[in-house]
This record gives sequence, C-alpha cells and structure tokens, in this order.
Amino acid sequence: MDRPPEMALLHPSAGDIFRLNSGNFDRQPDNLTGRQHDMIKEMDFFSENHTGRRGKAVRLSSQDHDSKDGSMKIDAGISTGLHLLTMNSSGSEQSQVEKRPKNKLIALKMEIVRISEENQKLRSMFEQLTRNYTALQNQLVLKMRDHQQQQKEGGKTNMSNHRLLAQQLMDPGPSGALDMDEPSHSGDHETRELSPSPSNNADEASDNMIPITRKRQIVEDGFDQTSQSWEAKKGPKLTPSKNTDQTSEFPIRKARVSVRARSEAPMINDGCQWRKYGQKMAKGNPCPRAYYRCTMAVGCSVRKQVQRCAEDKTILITTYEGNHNHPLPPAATAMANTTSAAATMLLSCSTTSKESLSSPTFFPSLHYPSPLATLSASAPFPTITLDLTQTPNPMQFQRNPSLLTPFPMALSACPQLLGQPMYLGTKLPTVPPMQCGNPSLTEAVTAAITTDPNLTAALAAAITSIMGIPQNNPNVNNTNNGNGNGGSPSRQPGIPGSPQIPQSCTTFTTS
DNA sequence: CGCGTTTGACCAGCGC
DNA sequence: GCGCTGGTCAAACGCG
Repeated sequence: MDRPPEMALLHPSAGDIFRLNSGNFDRQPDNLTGRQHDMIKEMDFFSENHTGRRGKAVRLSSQDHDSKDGSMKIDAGISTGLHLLTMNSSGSEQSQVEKRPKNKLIALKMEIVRISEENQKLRSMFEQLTRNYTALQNQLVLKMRDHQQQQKEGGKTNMSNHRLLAQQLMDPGPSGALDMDEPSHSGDHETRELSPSPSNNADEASDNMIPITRKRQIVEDGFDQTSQSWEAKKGPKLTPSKNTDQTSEFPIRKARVSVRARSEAPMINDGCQWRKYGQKMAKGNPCPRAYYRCTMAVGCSVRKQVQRCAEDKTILITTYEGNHNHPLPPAATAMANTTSAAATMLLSCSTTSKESLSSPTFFPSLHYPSPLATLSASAPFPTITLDLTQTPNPMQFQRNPSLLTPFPMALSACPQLLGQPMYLGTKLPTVPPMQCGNPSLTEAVTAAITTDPNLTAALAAAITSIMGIPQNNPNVNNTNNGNGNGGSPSRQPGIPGSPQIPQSCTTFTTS
C-alpha cells in the first residue's frame, strides 16, 4: 500500500517541520501515531511563528492541487513543501508571502479538501477491511463447523476443538460462543486459528468486543443474539437451546474456575462490579454461599459464587463462570486472563469425557496431587481450582524437580512479588508461606495478583508445569495475552501473544 | 427514588 | 415418582 498522506510527515525529508514549528516536536519520535500527525499538521498550519515558511508550503500544496492530479500528488507536494521549508529562512521569502495573503485561504481550503479526501480514503479502506473481515469470518465459521463435524464423525478431538470447547465452557452466555475468534486487526482468522497472534490485546479486544461479537453472532446463527442475556432464564441452564449444534457435541456445558484464597473480608475486590442476587445454604457447609452477577455491563454473563471453606473459614472460595462481554479494568483483566488460562488448560488437557477427567492418569506428569491447581470432575461442571492458600511442601520439589523450573522462572518476572511474603501453591521454596489470617499479607498478595500481569503469566506457567502442558501451548500463552495492565509483549518475550480466549472473570477477593 | 441486598419461593437436575 | 440439592427469581427491605 502506498504511504498514506500522514506518513509523508514521517519521512526524513519532512521531519524538519517538527523542529521548525515547535520545540515540543523536537522530542517526538519518528514513529508518531496518526493522531499525532494530525495535531502536528494543525500546528503547522495555525502556527503564528512561522508564517513565512507556512506560506511557502501552502503555495506548493496549492500548486500541486491545481495540477488536479491524485491525492498522492498532493501528498508529494506537502512533503516537498515541508522539505523546502527547512531550506528557507530568508526574509525575502516572508515578504513574498505577505504579498499573497489570499494564498493562505486557498491553501487552507485545499488542505481541507485534501483531508476530506483522506477521510474518504480511510473510510473506504475501513469498509473494505470490514467486508474482508466479514467474509473471512464466514469462512472460518463454516470451516469450524466442518471441522467439528469431521471430528464428531471421527470420534476424537484435537487441540483446535479444545479451544472451541474452552470458549464454550467458559461462556455459557450467547456472547462468548465466538469470542475465541476475537479478530485481530489482521483479519486472518484461519491463520490465527493455527498460530498464536501477538496482536491480541485484551483491552483492544474489549474495545471491539461488543460490536464485533454482535456482528459475528448474527453471522453465526442468523439472528442477533446480543439481546439474549441472563434475562433469558433458560440461558444458563443445561437445557438444549439454539446452540444445540454446539452443546450436543460436548456433554460438558461450561467450565468453572475456582480460586481459593485466604481473606478475612467477606467480599473480594477483583476489579469488577458485582451484584448479589442470591444466597443459599450449601449442604455440608455452615457458611452460606453467595451468588453474584457482574454488573459492569448490561447482559454480562459472568457470575461468581463466594463461599467460605467449611474446614477453614479464613479461606474464601470464589468460583467464576462465564466471560465478560465488556472491557475490563486492568486488574480485572489480569485475573480474567488467569482464570481463562486455567479453564483453557483444563480443557486442553482433558477430553470431553468425564472418565478421562476423573482418571488418575489424567495428568501424566502430575506425580503428586497438586494443591495449586486441581480438577473436579464430579461436579456438574468441570472446575479447576487455583489454590493460593496452601503451604509449601519441600518434599514435592524433591519428588519432581523437573517441575520446579517453570514457575520460579515465571515468578522471577515479578520482581515486586519476590520481596513480599507471598506464596502461590507449593512451588515457591524461596518464599515464605502466607500467614494464615493476616489481612495485610492477603491484601498485598491480592493486590499483586490482581494488578500484575506477569504474575498472571507466572500463575499460568505454574499451572502449565503442573499439568504438563507444553509451554508453547497457545492456550497457555493466552494468559499473557491481552491484559491492559502494562504487560507489553516486550516485557515477556518468552510468552508471545495468542488468539483471544474468553475473558472469564477471576477472583482473588480480599477487599 | 434508585440501587443493592435479603430471603423465601420456584425450578431443574439428579439419585434413589 | 419423590425428595434432595443447587441455582435463580423477584418481592420486600434497607440505605444513601
């Protein structure tokens, strides 16, 4: 593609305009955004300090425009004009411009025309991209359906299907069924389906989530499902629905991620807003179970259950279900990615058979019962539990030293945590265990967990190490993907981005 | 008055 | 079919 008009300002020959117009621009890097370019251009035209130079540029631009050649001609004119500006500093130029004040108006009008043309071009490009995206999206849906049909006939699953399953399990609501395909800006869904894409960022995905998901739902099912939500009382149930073509292939309807953390507080601040909609006395537990629903957005399908452990009431068990259909704050995003990774790995390691889930050989590399991440196949829904409460057992490290490597390495990416007396699971021999019932420690850990995307990755790495999932598992990589909390890919080069996964909510509630 | 919580009722799934 | 249990609803209530 030809360089857009804004890019002309980035050209070395045009870079001088920054130094000429404003001292602030001297510090601008060459890789300015388009928005900044627009600002710079405006500054150029309306600067009172460089009338003469501007006049020169104006004249050149108008001349190019008079040629009535295409916009690229105009662009070249602007670039050339900017280049020439660096060469003129004589007073004769300025006086020459003052003799032609009308050129300013003409130039401004021409510039407006040029900008309008640029807008039209960009608009047409965007429309074209949208069309291409829709077409690819349709192809992807068709291919996925074909693929699923083939697998159903073949009687086996693969990782691709696991990802679909993970998406379906983590999102019982209608909006999440296709979030797995959350588009990157490349629009190449089939390619992204096979390989991780670093372009997925949770925040930017969230920004695009609602309209894109809506559109995709229309494509997928032929009608707009966005209006459906938990208000559709039958939605969360296991009853067959319009999604029968998907659920019928997977006996497990949805997965849950349970987080055990010590907290004296009755409720956890996990970055999301929750509304309590019910409370029940669960069997075998004197503590009631509270039911919460995400209220950050209308129709958000995420729910969570909060209950204290019957054996140890300092342990708060929070179970998440579903994924958000709205942008998340950074803290919530980090946790959402963690639980999403956990759920995805749960499903990646499993098959759709409950027998395999409950089999003692389910985790070949799991040489011991892991208190950090456990699975429950007996529950109505497959549940992965992230236990952040238990004390370390040095014997476990001795029994399987190979499992030591990933998690401490991942934790090393969280320097701010190493100085805190925190503990995650059983894999941190160098870190003292969290003191039971210490609110400050709990809060510190919670804050660290909820605000640090690196710890999210560390947690995912720990789970990965326990489950014996290869680190290059794209699903695992998702934990590092898309959190908007400053977790730039450059900070974690070993964990590239990956296709979008459902944003399940995560709770480390210790508010 | 609006919003969130409480709480009893209702419904569905599951086991016997 | 019945009872148990989990999950959800919705009216009542409280609070700012």
